[in-house]
Amino acid sequence: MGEKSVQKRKYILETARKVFMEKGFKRVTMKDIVEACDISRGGLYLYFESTDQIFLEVLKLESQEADDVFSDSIAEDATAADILILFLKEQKKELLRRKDTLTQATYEFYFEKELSKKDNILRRQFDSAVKIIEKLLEAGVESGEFVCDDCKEAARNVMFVLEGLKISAQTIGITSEMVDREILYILRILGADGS
Amino acid sequence: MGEKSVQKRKYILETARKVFMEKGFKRVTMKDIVEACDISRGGLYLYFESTDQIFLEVLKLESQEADDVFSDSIAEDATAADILILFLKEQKKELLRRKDTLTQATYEFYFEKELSKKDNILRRQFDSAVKIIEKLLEAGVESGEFVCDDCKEAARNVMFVLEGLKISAQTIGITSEMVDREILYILRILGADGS
Amino acid sequence: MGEKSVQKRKYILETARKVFMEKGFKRVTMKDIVEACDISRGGLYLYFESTDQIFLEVLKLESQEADDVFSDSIAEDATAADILILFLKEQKKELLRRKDTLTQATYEFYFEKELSKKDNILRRQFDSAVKIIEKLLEAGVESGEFVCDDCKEAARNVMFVLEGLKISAQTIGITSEMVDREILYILRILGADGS
Amino acid sequence: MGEKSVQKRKYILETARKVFMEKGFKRVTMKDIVEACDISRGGLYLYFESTDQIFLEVLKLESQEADDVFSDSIAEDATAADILILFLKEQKKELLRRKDTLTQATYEFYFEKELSKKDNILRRQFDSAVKIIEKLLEAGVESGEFVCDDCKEAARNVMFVLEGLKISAQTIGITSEMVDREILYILRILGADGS
DNA sequence: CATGAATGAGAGTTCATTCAT
DNA sequence: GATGAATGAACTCTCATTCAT
Repeated sequence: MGEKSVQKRKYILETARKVFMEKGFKRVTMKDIVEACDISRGGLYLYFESTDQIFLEVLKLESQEADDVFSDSIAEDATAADILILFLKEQKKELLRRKDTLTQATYEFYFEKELSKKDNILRRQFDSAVKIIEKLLEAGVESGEFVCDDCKEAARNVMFVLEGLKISAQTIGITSEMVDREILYILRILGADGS
Repeated sequence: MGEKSVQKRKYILETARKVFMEKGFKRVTMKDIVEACDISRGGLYLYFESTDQIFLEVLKLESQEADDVFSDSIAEDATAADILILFLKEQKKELLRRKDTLTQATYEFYFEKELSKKDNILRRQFDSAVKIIEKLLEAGVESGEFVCDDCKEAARNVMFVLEGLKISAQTIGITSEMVDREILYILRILGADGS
Repeated sequence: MGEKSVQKRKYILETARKVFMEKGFKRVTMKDIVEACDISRGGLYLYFESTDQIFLEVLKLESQEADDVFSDSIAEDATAADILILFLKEQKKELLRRKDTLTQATYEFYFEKELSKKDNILRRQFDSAVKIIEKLLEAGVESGEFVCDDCKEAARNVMFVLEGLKISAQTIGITSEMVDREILYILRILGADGS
Repeated sequence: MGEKSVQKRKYILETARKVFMEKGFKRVTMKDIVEACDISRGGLYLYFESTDQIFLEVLKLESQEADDVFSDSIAEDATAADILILFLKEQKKELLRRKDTLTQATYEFYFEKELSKKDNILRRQFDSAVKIIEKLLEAGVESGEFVCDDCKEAARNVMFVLEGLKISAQTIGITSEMVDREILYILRILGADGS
């Protein structure tokens, strides 16, 4: 595949991403993507063979960029609590964006895949997030910012709360205040007051 | 609609329920339900006009029964902690059933509805669950079983953790041990040890 | 068929007549009639076996009543010109009612029947109208009100103009003034000034 | 849409035209047209989205061709009376073809459209025909071939008679002689003898 | 007589996917 | 590589008609 094809591939993925954000996963058809990209029906098939494949690649790009963004925005002299709070604030922002997010599409996508295929991305993201939070908590414990018996367990709990908020944002609706309350609750448990 | 059709209505809903459990919401067509029920195409339309309507009614039945089951299984002399633990165990059982559950279908269903229409069932269930847990915690605080500053907040947190577990069970997969760990974590925070 | 059945038959025909006036012929289904009559599906089939049959019977009733109405409204001392003008005015009224008329339904009905079956009603009505107008013209000639070489031919022409107006009212739309102009034109040709 | 599809579009319209001539408008389904054209179900939808649209386009083609045919067949040295008679003969030919005509379909089509949308084609055709006849009559008056007080009114009357004949041909049936009689009557009124 | 549940044929419509150009 | 016309399967929905009660 030449230079040109790589570019077109990327263009398609970026356009498809917007479509998935708008309509979720299931409702998106090859036709939708073809139309959004303004390319020919057959043309799309030269690059991808199904919405499944396209979505997976979109997700891959997404997770790469997510890592970058996160590490970029950490100040040099940030404390563990600072970083955790920053992370939670980021999550909150994403939660509340609701429709401008791949969240829904991602859930829909993994709903219909067998678990065997699931550990690919979503699970890896979850696990790596747990690990990062765990390190953060341990660092915080050392510096006296946090208190926790079992930091791994606490980290997992944080992630489940976030997952709970995320899905709730898509299904029952959630306000900024509700997220704030949860964040404060988490921080209080960890012995930090979130100020 | 006479006696007979009430029965058939119920039969259709029960059969459709199984279909939704198997395939989620989006992938289910009227044709699927027709075939599962072994009735005629037009016959189904005599009772329901869309998968939306059918699903909503399935959900209604479901939530009624859920209430019944829960209140049935509470022992006369149960303490607050007993009841909470029972509740969490129930949730765990449901979580781990994964595919034999309406969870996925419910999420899919509410994904495509506007939030305005969402407070109907899912939100109501969430809120009422929060209230019940809150009462439980307050009772537990009084009896010395639990400790919590703000029981309402703690109750909400419990629900979000459960939601997080529920969605994770559908997407990244979850083991019995993972659920147990979360339950223990919750109980520890509440000052109970879950033994 | 007992007393009761005759009454119900009539009720169905009267109700169906309204339906045909509203929707024409082709768009009317047995279901429409069943619903308009508020009777059971099977019930309708006890009396009629198709919309065709129902419409034909509606038409029969209609043509009987039409005759009655016309002869009723003729004054004792009316001249030929008076009667012709009265007739044309009646036709005008009906033309302009447009949707509240069986005209459209009748056309639609006869469109799909073979000509062999057509001389039943519509043709008979046309012919008898021609004859009546012919007699009228002949009487008018005798009394010096009208002038015509061939009264039969003139009568036919009047009827075709009326048919032309009738169909135009249904298709391209027609105003009261347009009808008036045609009526005046006809009367002028017949040597009457329509005053 | 390239060169090729223009051809196919035309092919579909021509085939559909035959179908409409045979079955009228209402009874024609997309399936009928698909089968007549021997193309795939989806294929038709590539070009047209409804029988309504197809019919309207058939009608457009038809009216274009009608204009051509008429102007083609006028001799260089034809008098006003010659042309009018030619026009009436053309109309007669079409009248008597009855089933091989779009007349019925056209009526059916406009029956179910609102008047607002009707002035599109049918009304325009009517009006322009009136104008042409009017010019013809005025030319004929000047050359001494015709006599008429109000040529516009006379032209309108001619058109309504023709409409009357047209609809009668479809509903009660009409013979060649009947049309001839009406043509002669019209010409006599206009002071020409139609020889 | 009357009911209305049930059937199944058939119309409309949309898309994934292929393939000649 | 790229196009977009074409196909056909799959779905939704509506009714005429029947038939057990």
